Amino acid sequence: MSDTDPKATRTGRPRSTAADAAILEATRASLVDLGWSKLTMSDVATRAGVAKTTLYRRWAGKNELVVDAVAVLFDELELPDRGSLAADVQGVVLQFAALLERPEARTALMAVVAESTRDDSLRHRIRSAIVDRQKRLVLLGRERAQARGELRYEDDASAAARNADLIFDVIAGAVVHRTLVSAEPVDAEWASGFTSLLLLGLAGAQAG
Amino acid sequence: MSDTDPKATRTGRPRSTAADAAILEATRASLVDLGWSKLTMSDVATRAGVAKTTLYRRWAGKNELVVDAVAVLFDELELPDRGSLAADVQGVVLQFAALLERPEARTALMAVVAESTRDDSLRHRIRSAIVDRQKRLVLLGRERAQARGELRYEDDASAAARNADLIFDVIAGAVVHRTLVSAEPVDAEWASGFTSLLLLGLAGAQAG
DNA sequence: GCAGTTACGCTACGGGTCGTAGCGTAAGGA
DNA sequence: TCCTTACGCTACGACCCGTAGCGTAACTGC
Repeated sequence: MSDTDPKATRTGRPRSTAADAAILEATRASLVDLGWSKLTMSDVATRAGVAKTTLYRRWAGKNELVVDAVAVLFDELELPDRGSLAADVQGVVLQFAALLERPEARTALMAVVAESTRDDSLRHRIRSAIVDRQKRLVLLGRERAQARGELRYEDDASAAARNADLIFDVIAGAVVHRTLVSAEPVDAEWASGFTSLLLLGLAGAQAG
Repeated sequence: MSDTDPKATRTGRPRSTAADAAILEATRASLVDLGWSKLTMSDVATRAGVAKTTLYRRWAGKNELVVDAVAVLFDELELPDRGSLAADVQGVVLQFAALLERPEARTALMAVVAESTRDDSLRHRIRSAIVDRQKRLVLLGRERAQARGELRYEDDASAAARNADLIFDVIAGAVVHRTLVSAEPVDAEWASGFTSLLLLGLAGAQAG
């Protein structure tokens, strides 16, 4: 979560875990109220009841702080087994969409991605803190579909990985683009249309 | 381009169109060198050889300026007829991807979209300046496919519009996500895999 | 207990950007 | 020539950044 992880027991006063929680909570609150561009470190410190220097002792700057603050939202993602691949895909889509309805996520996600185009370490942080958490759901859905016999197990491991990457980019990309660029709601109707398009494509790929 | 358009002839000294061009050019150069977050109005003004006040006379702020500066890149988008829907889709994908290779576009696009989540007027500006220019290609590709008989003409106009919106979000979203979030290249191989997935989905929708 | 070590709150600071006001000058139109 | 608008320039208060320095708080090992 923070930059340094206190492996084993260290000497000296330990870092306040309560401060960690308060800071991340304050960051989300500030994102809701002010949005990414007007969020300042001073404001977060004030909201958290913490000195500004304490923030800089744990995070290099606004980018890293916001990534960690938003990352916990992606821990809530779950994918109950709905019995079919179609229902599971629709579930994933609606989960992503629900997350993007939250103003903290809306304003922060694209902003940190934009920053990451010029900052490799930030990009890796986003990947492990956010993207991988999303991707879990896609991989889980595939496993279930294979167990059900809806998708076949692939022989070539690297080809399977490429395929999963493709499907993940299609699902996540479409939902994000619909929500943030087109600024149209991802409701049940859209999710249904998207799901059938994707599944027909996958079915065709299985056949061909 | 600027905020006010001089409809009809106005009295007084006209705005320098050379300054317009110099400012937008300087903005793109600054995006390349500094990136979105470190780009400042003062820097752009200096690069353009223009007073800072001149920028504020034409654009409300950094957001609007960058949108206009990047928008012209999307005018270069073209879609030569490659003879089949599959080839045309692949063409669109590679066009989008090539645009996102440019550092000005990479750093600016996601940033202004992030800003637009809290600024409706900015969102509309992005739509008309950027998104609609992309969407043209998708609509053009559909028309050609219909003329070739690869896709059937749809009766319900609103359903057709929803469908085009869906396909646009899928294509643009997938390419953007692949490029900026997954940070993997959109090469011919990926484009080919994506295209076949999409087309199989469309083919299935035509049949079902 | 006592020293050693690390975290915290607080204050203060130089450096930078923002967006605007005010002024004199330049470039067109009636 | 008068009127109107645009331009360059300077200066300004407000704000945020990221860091340094200090005294104090909390926890560990002896």
